[in-house]
Amino acid sequence: MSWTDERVEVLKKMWGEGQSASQIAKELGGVTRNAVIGKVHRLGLSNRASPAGAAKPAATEAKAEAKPKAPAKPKSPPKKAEAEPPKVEEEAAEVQEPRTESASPPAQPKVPHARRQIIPAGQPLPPQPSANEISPEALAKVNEVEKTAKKISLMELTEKTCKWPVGDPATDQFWFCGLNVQQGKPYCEAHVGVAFQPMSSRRDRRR
DNA sequence: CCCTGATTCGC
DNA sequence: GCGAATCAGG
Repeated sequence: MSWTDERVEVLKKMWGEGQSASQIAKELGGVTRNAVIGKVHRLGLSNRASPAGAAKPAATEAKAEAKPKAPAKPKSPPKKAEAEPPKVEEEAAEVQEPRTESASPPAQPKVPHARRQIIPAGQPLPPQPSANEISPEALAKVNEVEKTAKKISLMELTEKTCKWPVGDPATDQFWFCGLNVQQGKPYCEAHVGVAFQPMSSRRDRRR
């Protein structure tokens, strides 16, 4: 595949939209994300945010090394300490909506229930927005995620699926988030946000 | 481990 | 010009 006019156009468009190189590559097909990035650079539309007098890192300038042998990997200090995930077990009380419906059971419910009101029985269910005060942002995010969650079952959980439990395990209104995990963590980004939040909120956004 | 973009360099 | 390999950060 070569960089035809159209393809370049798509590239520009998507890059402008903030799409990732891999996404663009996938869209275009026949190219890898490296190709996309390479092209992006050649087109001169790489980095966008450049304050005045931007410090040009370039870093390892005069490498003068024909043999890119860079051994000796300084390992990051092994840290091992995280908050513990919410528990799933625990029998809970009945908490669900009344079934005013009498007709057919939802074989493939297309209509998401509007309001979900979870009233913990009083036992440590997941860090629900009860007394705890988590980032309002994080909570909002979670609420949103729960709508779009994949709602998978226990047996569908994998290392890549968010294992955040939703609903009441004692009822059939229970599922796991199932979205893509936030690498490393057992939850998706949104749930990681409410799962681990020892202290200060995150504070960084730069590069 | 996954993913991102950035850079280098042989082709 | 192209893009795989590599690097560096999240």
